[in-house]
Amino acid sequence: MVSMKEIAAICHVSVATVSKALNNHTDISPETRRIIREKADELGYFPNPAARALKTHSTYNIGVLFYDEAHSGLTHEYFSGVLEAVKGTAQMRGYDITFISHFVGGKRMTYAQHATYRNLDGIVIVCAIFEDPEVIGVVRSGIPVVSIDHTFNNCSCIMSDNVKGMRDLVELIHSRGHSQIAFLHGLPSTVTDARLASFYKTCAELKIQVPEDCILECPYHDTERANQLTRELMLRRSKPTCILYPDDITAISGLNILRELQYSVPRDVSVVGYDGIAIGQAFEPRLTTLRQDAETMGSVAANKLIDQIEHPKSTIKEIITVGGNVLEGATLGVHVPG
Amino acid sequence: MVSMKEIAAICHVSVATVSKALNNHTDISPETRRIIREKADELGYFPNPAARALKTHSTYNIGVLFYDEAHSGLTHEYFSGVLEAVKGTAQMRGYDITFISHFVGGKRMTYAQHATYRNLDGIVIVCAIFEDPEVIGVVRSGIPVVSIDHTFNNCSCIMSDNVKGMRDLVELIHSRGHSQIAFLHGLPSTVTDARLASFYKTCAELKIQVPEDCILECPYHDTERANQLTRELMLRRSKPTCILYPDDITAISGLNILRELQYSVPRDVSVVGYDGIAIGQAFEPRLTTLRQDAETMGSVAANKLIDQIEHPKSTIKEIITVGGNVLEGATLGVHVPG
DNA sequence: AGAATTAGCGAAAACGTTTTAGGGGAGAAG
DNA sequence: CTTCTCCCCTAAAACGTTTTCGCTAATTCT
Repeated sequence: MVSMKEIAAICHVSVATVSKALNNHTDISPETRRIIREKADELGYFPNPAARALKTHSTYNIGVLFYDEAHSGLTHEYFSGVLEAVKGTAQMRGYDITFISHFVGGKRMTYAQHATYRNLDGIVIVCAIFEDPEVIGVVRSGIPVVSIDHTFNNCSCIMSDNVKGMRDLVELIHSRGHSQIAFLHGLPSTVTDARLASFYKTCAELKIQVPEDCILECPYHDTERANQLTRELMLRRSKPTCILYPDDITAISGLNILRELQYSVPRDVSVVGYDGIAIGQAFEPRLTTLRQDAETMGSVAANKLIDQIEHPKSTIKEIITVGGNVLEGATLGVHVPG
Repeated sequence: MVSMKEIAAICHVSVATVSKALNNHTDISPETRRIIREKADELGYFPNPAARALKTHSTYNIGVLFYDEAHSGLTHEYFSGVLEAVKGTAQMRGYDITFISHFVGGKRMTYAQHATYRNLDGIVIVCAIFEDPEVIGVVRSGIPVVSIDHTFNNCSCIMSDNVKGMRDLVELIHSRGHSQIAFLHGLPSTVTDARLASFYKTCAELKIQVPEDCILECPYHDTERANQLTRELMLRRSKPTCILYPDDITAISGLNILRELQYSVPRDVSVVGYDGIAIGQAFEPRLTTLRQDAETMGSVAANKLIDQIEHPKSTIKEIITVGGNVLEGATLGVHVPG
């Protein structure tokens, strides 16, 4: 690896001058700056990140907090889509990404310790247990943080627009003649709460009756529970004409259970999901769902974080909502009353 | 952050002594070593990785090469399962992981340059274009490398046992009475070639006729192509009684197309996938498939790599195959000839 | 012309570690 | 008593940057 010392020798200047030339300091003449930069490019010089980190505590490394207890985070298509976009955008801007964990050198440490240990320039919280004291610790650590789908105090947040998403879905369902909607929602969280509130509000606006026993809790991706609830719903005297699942995975599972039970989808009952994962659109009938724009979310998050790292003063902390699109497939049919 | 200097001051020894005590050098008396270690633990000392990297060029950081042109790598359940396991195992052993890319500081560099730039201790090639000169460059760079599902010269490799996997599937299919099997295989690669060879070999052993026009190429995860081929197959005079897809995604897609075409699965035709992704097992009828053990693969890969990093002499380079399990679901039925 | 300012550059310290070479002291051998 | 070993430890250099301070020479001002 070529170092500043070699460049300095070749250009007959001191190491200090090379450093300043490459870092755009003002006390270097344009001429020497040009010469030094040309030589540096020619030799393929890159600053040694270890040496730089030692002096400046900046590493061009951003941490990603990406944890879920089931260790299925990476296989969750929405989150991994976000991660992929964070990764791509960060790399384009010259940052590498590192996963934050609890261990280093065989010893347990907190997330915040890990982040300072590695001198991470900033952190994107993609998926985590937001109430975990350790996660809170990260937010309080002073390292710039951007979070996805959860608002923390005093840091920017990229939110999928769950309010609009749910409204769009309900409006679509309503426009297809449905008034008996069952809503299976995930466990309480920022996301679930927003969707739930939006569901109630939109139904109220559209004058859709919402019996309490049609609002059921079903953890995200819990196909067992979704199947069970689906069976229960279809055993009732007054069956729903449309079932809204917490996500596409449970929706696909529900769809297949309904067929198993000899119901025709969408003739007998309509099925709607949430997320817009690929497999849901890959076969017929395509799933009606709301596609969350994971790419935009991840990319906006990375850009926001890096702005904050590079211009801490002039970057305002804000909540940015990213909208999704309704994908209408044949699992949602027209309901003819009576 | 507490440094060696502070520990040295407290223990009334020199910084060099602290370093040697913590690194198990022999020229430190057991007594002083004990004292120093106790103090270090008490103060929560961790060596500064930047300073250490500057001197030793080792970072306790391993790189992951994880690229695919469609930027869907992270959303590929098998690969992301492997990645998750690599990440978990590496972290347990004190290593962080970093994605290797083409960019740093806005400039393009090769994978190998990136890896040396960041002083990565080793690299796991999880998913990449193995013929890419840049990837070859990584293997040749001298940095320890372990690859998944592709054998490179002079480096360890973790292979999913595609030969056994395919044999198990074909034997199962045969035992259910099928003799007209259509095999949709992926684009040529180490993996595809192994499966294809195993398919032919097993069919020969079981005396299953394999007409050439029943062996069709269908890129992995290409549901469009899978659907098209499925339609074509079912228009033939002599239809297959079982279709073997390149992966679960295309299998699920094919399954639904078949239903769309009013075929009953498995009564009219059986469907078999490969991979064992979660969604395939989450609804009825469950997909018959071969579950690849992504967790074991990733974890073995990480352990092998770290062994190689820490004991370069005594770690032998080898090809380790990891077997999978047949998952038999109701998409494979018994075929009654005639 | 002399004084004051400024532009351009370099010397050296510092970041926190590892490692080499060597030194002091105690005990053993002569 | 001197010399040789050996044990335990330290001083100092080195890794590759960044940054502070100061210096020289050139330019501007009085």
